[in-house]
Amino acid sequence: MENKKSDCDAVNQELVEKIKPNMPDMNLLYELSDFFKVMGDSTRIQLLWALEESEMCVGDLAVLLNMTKSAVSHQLKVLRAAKLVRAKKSGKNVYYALNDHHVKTVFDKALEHICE
Amino acid sequence: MENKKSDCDAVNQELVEKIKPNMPDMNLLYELSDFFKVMGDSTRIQLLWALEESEMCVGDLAVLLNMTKSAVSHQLKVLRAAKLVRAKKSGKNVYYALNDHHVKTVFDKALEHICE
DNA sequence: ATAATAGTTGAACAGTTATTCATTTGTTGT
DNA sequence: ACAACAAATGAATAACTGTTCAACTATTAT
Repeated sequence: MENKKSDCDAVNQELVEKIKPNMPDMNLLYELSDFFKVMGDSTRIQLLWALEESEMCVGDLAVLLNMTKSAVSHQLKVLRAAKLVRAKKSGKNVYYALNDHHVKTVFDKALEHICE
Repeated sequence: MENKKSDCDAVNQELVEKIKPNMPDMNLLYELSDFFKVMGDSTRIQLLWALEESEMCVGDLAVLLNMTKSAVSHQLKVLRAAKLVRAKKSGKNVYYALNDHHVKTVFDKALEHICE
């Protein structure tokens, strides 16, 4: 039996019971919200947008976004953990590229909400 | 002249200068990241998912998600501020409904990334 | 070898955020 | 008018997050 945290009874118990089994697995919801958490930062959005134009090394991204290399590197690490970008070392430089063609379509759909 | 925060020079100056004018307005990027910030919480994702099934009052949402009415109400306020849901008072109850048909498509595109 | 450069990393700090708790508002039924 | 209930709210707390700073690794050039 699951422990009750709710502090009230259902008004429309029948509806609640009907919907309950349709709710997706909690793990999927966590994955979804984690994905959006990664997108929910303007620096990371900038990085993704820039990398949509062209793959680039950390220093160039730092100049483009007017940030320190360190700050950029930290955020690229987050994007890498989310498998949204991939890194490729070339000499002293590390080139980052988009790893997921779905990002652009997610942007587009989000913009439809914003620009309505 | 914009103040420089970056702590290095561009490796590929030409590329940076080519991409710079293609970067979208900062205000748009903030709107985008704010939108994703709202989606980046598992409670709010649950609420949106539930409301996709049916409009519901606060108490029923609390029972369905096993949370307190207060916690649900706080998060609904965030969703309302983001214009993702709308509220309709009916007697003692307040019924919430999705306000944006784009949410589902954003979910779907995000799931394509997650489930690849 | 040494110096210079590109990038990464960890700790620290300030700012933000989600839930809890107690209180308040508004509505219905008696 | 009063009790009961639904929902909203504000303050408080704990947990989390992004940037900075300093230190470190790895690669290249002299």
